[in-house]
Amino acid sequence: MKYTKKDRQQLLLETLEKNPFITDEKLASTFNVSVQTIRLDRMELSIPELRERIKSVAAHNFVEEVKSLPLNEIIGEIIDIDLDKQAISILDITQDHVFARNGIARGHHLFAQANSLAVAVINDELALTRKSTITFVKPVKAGDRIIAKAVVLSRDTEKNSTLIEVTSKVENDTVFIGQFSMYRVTKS
Amino acid sequence: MKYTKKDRQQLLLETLEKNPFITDEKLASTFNVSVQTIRLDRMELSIPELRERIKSVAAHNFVEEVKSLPLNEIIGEIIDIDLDKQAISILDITQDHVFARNGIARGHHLFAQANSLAVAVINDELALTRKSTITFVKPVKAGDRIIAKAVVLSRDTEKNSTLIEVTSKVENDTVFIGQFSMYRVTKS
DNA sequence: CACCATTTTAGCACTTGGTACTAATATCAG
DNA sequence: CTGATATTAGTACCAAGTGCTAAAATGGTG
Repeated sequence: MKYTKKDRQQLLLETLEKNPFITDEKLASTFNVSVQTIRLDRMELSIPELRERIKSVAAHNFVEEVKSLPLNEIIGEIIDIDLDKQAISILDITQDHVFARNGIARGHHLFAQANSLAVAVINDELALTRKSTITFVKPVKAGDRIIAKAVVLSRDTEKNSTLIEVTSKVENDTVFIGQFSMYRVTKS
Repeated sequence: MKYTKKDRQQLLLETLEKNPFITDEKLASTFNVSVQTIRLDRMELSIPELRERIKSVAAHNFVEEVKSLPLNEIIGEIIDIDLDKQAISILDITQDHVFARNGIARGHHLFAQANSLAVAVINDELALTRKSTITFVKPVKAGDRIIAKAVVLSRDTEKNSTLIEVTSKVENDTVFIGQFSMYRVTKS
């Protein structure tokens, strides 16, 4: 049974969305039309040819890969830092950060931003988290911009330990509070 | 100036490693040799042609993308779960998880695994982390396999609160302990 | 039913970025 | 100088297209 032009084109879009690695020939046989029809459809929908589709997937993710390495080091973007005193970072919450079920950001992203910031504010070669106490004050949703502020509370030189408090806010509402006890190997 | 065969092939590998999107023709002109030489080189080094290279990047990243959505939901692989009682998950630490400087895993990955597990063990629609206390007992390195075990300690039905302790080990050495106070909307 | 528009199919020349293969040159080392 | 290694050239062919022309099928409307 053949679809109408409209239905077929809709299906074509969905099919290629799911799997861009299909030749016109295979598409033609799955929709029971000629290759030329598929090509007309692609033109009307301005869908590029197989090779271009593959290339764009590859290029897109190649960029992502490059981008994810620096991101791996610090979660969130640091906008202000005064070493050993305080630091501020921003993290924009997207659909990727939230639970599908309820749209609320997963806790570990807030933790990651705060922990990254706690590490960054320490002016040292080596900084590791020793202990932390975390409170998730209020749920964060996709679209929210979290501003995290880390403040160095105290420093115990003998124990190589630094106490940092990170407070994260969304539009002046506190959403997260964390105390981090950081270990450091001080050279200074 | 022309390179020796060996040098050229080495450079070829590095060049394509950095950017797989180059045709033989461009390679030939950048190395000042003929296209045929490039093709011989590719054969000797068993480097596939441009389109295959692109395809493999695309395929790889397409899979990653698909994989990262479920992964986004749970960090680590759950290998055993007894709802509202206990659960176990595994996370293999790779180079991507560690600080470049010292090779030690960033704390938020351990937190993410533990927190994911705490969420998963709760047999409910909605589970959010309210508070947590975290201790990083011992540094974890690339290549380590973290086995996290979550145990439900207590449950306060009136407060919609559940207390969970997660202990993560690498080869029987405890590396991480976390207490999570979880919020839940119980229907049962 | 006839007619016209839309849709679908067919066919051919041409393009890119190759493979596979053969054959002719360079280049260099002993 | 000679033989081996390296490089270049050239041809036929392939996949997955584009671009174009033209024919056939289908559909709705008066």
